[in-house]
Amino acid sequence: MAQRDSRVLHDLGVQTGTDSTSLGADRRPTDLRPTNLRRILHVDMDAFFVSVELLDHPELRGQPVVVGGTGGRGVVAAASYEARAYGVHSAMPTVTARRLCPQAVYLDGRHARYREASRLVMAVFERYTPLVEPLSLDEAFLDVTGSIRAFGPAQQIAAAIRSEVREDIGLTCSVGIATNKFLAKLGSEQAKPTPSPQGPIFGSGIFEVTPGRELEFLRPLPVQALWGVGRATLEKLTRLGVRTVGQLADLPESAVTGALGAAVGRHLYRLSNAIDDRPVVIDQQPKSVSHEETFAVDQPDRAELDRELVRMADSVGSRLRGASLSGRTVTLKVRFGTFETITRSQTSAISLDDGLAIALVARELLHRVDVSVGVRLLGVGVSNLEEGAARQLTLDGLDPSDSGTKRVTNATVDEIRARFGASAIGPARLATGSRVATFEPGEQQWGPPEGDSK
DNA sequence: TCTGGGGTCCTGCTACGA
DNA sequence: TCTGTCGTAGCAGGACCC
Repeated sequence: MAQRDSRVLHDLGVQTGTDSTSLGADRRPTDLRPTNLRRILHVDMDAFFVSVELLDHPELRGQPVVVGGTGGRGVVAAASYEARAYGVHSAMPTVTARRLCPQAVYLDGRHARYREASRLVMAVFERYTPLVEPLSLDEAFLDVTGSIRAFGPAQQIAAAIRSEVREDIGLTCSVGIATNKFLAKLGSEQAKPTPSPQGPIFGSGIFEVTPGRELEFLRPLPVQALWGVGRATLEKLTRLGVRTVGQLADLPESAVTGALGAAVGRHLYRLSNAIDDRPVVIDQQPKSVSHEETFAVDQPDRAELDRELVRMADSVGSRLRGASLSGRTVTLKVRFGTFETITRSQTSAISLDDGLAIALVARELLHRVDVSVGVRLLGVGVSNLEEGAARQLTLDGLDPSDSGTKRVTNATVDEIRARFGASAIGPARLATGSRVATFEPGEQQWGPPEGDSK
């Protein structure tokens, strides 16, 4: 319903992205409307992981295809529009997906391949503006305000990007256009193809939230359309009698912050009034780096958990060094068989980027946890990041005078991995037979693999 | 339904120093 | 020396996103 209403609004007249001022007739007395005239695009790839797989496996076109964890504890990362017609969607447990759509082809994800495709797509975006903010592998915000003089109105830029992505890479995408990021993102959702058993039914692929008509577009939408309204927040809002964005916008801000807390309440109140002045930010530095894995079978054995911890810490250290980062806070994450999840963290005076040093801290944290009930998931993360390599290593078990040697060793390990793959070398304590029991980046992304009894 | 992995941000609590 | 207050940092958990 909301979608149909907004499409009608869209048909009322698309205004091209010029610098005209058009905030007119329905400006509210409180004047909470955005007054800037930025032209922001949100570009969202259609069923990205599946579409990349279809590039490499054209024989699967037209079939329901699901990418994700294929094991008993895996989840769906992406589903083709043919599979979506059966109710399959991302984040759904794979066992549920198999029940809904047993005839689908189920594929393990290949994260490295998707990263490569993503790099090509982002390169297309950068032909039109340097202001590209990737949100994930398959979507990005583009600020094209300054590109209009060179490339024409925002709609024209959106159409050109869609066309180039399709012709150069073979993928399709949907584009939302608006005066801010939040509305552009809602716009791209409106532009998405419709699932059907015969495949995606494509529309124009571009949807503009017309400047000056943001509130008309926004107010009828269900409140969960707002960025930041998930299950818990939706429950609180439902208790307040709020079902639509308009109903939320009509509440006093104090009532919203009272119910949801200061930060979340203010954020949602502003969004419900179409206010979002966040800029498009390029080159965002990560704030944490982590690695976590769910075991195919709950693991109660502390020695085995220690080994897994070393492997994961090694991965985190390697990624930190690859990004020229190091961090002071090590966080251990443990999910028990009961699904209860705890975290334990420790902040040290020095920054770490070495897998073994990270593992030592994580292991100390793990030894304070009772694992006898069985561990379903184990994770290691490093936060409090700073640029540059760790200055020194002074943890128990490591000789601080030897930090220079350690750095050289890490550099050598990183170089070998860059040339021969992540599994070519790893901590000696993980060696099993002729191959080190580690993993390629991106493997095991959506749950333990089929038949893994680890 | 039976729940992955990698993130960010917020909140509440506690400890600690000024 | 004790008590109260304030700001800050650390920690743990939760919610949310893709």
